[in-house]
Amino acid sequence: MRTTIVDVARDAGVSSTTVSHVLNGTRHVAEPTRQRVLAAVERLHYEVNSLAQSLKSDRSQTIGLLITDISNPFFTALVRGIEDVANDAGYSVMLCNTDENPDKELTYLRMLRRKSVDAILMAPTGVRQPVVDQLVGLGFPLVCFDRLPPGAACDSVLVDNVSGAQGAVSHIIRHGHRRVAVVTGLLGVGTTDERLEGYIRAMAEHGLPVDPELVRRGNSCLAGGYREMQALLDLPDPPTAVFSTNNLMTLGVLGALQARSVHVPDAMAVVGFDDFEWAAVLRPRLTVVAQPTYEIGETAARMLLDRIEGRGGSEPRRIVLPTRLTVRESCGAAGPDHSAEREDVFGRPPMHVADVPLSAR
Amino acid sequence: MRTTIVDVARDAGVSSTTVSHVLNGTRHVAEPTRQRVLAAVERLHYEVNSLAQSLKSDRSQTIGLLITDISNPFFTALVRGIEDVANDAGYSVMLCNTDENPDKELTYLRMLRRKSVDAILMAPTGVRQPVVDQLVGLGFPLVCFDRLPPGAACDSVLVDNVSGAQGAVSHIIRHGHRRVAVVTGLLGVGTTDERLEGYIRAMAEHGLPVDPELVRRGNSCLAGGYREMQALLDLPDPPTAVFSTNNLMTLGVLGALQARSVHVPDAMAVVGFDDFEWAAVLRPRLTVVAQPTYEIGETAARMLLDRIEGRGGSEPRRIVLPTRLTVRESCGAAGPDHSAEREDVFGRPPMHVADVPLSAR
DNA sequence: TTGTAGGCGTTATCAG
DNA sequence: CTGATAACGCCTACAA
Repeated sequence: MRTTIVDVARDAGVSSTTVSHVLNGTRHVAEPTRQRVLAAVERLHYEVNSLAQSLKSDRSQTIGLLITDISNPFFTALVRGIEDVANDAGYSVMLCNTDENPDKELTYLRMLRRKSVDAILMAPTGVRQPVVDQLVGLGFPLVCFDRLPPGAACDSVLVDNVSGAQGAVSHIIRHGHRRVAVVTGLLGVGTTDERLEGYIRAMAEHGLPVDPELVRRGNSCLAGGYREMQALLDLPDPPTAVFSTNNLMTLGVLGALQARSVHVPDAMAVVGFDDFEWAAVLRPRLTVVAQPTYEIGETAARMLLDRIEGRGGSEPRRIVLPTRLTVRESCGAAGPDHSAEREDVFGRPPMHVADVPLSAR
Repeated sequence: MRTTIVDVARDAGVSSTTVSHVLNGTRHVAEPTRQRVLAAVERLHYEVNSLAQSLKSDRSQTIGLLITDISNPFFTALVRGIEDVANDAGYSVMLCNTDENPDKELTYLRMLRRKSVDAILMAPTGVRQPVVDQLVGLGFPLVCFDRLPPGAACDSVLVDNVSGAQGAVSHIIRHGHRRVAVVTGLLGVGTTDERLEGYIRAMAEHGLPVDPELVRRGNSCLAGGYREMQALLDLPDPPTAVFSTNNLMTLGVLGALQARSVHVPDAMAVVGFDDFEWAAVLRPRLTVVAQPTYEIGETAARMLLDRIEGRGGSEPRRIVLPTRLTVRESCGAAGPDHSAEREDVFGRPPMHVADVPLSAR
């Protein structure tokens, strides 16, 4: 059925060894022979079989990539960064969407092992996967981004969620708000806890109490943000400002406010976590804690390539990238709109990289 | 390094044949032997090597998927439909993002062939790829969605772009607009031409002239929509309504209108192509030609599975799914908001499926 | 009920 | 300068 190197060899009147060497430039071949081989390759539309190559060489030139939500622009931006770096280095990427589902995650991890990917890049769900521990223990190249997996001491690229969230909430408070609500993401996910921690610290920093009624679980999805904002509005003493800890929930929050005709920012100030390209067309324009999404992907992919090539030492490495508060009118602040002055969200900022050994979480 | 079936066999004190049969349930094995094998598998964390399996069986249980823009929610929704169907049938999906770049497209097509994917699902760029013609000619399972590739007579799942666009523009005209602009996508892409054709037909249908100044090329991206809307506003005699032929451009259009403080829909009516989850939080709410994104993915994946299993005959198959005009306030119309009454964009509509043989484009 | 051996398509080693 | 051959890990006739 499929044309193999033997077919090409026969067609060119040489051995398969010679064809292989011509194709890989791995030893000198007389020019006329070379030409005959290339002609045969052309004529037969020959394409090497990576499966056989990989079986022989034990390297598939493929990276497995696990994300938790392909509809989230945060992840798609990040995927671009990863793909760009990986492709440049000659690797293909196998993208898998876990949908925050640990079962799917496990299934995919197994599948990737079976397919002999050379390395894995993942945004883990909140559930501990023994496979991950095991892979890390074996020294298999594996880098986590966005979140740390519970328990595994692995390489990672993260952002400083605590101080990002703390800065955002402080900003809200400095604008005179005292009843500040927070809509958090999925339970058990590191980013959720850290952003909530930032909220708590900011409240404490300004001597404000944390009212449990103002702390809502939005499950990281649009519907969750919508639902929890509704609930907040139904409180006897509703908040005057809300901090939403991921972009989909922020959209839900805005939707609920609009459905109830609550004016932003006059009747409710809103600050979200995660910026995205389309934030510019929302009215009022959203104040957000922006993450360097593309750079997270780039950085994680580079770290992974280092590991594949055996660089980076035996200690787990961690890189923490900074977030950036992008103030727009949705928080009542409405200073000058800096974002309009830049080509992209991050311009060319000096990247602050903290490189510290990983301790248990 | 890696544990193989032979390691397991040795550990269990049997032959590799027996291990293989136990794992695949392909012949009866005495219970005690079976248990010893399974114990060994467990102990050694054995996982079969798909590469070797595929090399032997000539089937990789993997589908290659090419999309043109991973940041476009239209495609990500579609990917979910594809993945759900493919995974259920035991296939993994290898997702590749061509970024509308024919070179990348070709590179990925080659890569997928080398990796021996069993089938390919693609949204082609506007450039003819001889590889595609060749694959189709060989009977290789390949289904295109969203667009047809120039020249290749292949299976496809599409929507009725012409009548969708025509309906949208007619809707605009019926609301009294006579100067209606259109912002179109990338040149050479089928969807662009068809949606433009729908615009032209609607104008003709109502006896309106097509002013070339009102026909703008927005290149299918946010920035393009922004730029062209600006240009339209700068005309001596600007339009009173605009039809944007893809979702990212629509966002750009809205951004430009807001930047210039042009009120929608009073000063400018807007209708877009493609609905998306977040349209609900935009103010004013967007009137759009909605596509059944998830179903497109499902349908395409099913068609592909049919092909893999040799079903479907030798004729190219084409399925055309209907679009649906979702009227919201951005077109001045503001009838009752139907979308709020439904769980999802498409509820459970009777799917209209036209199944006609493909003729040359 | 279990085992032996050959071959899938490549490449590396060794030989000429 | 070129070729024969073994081996990667698995499956499956065929054999016992």
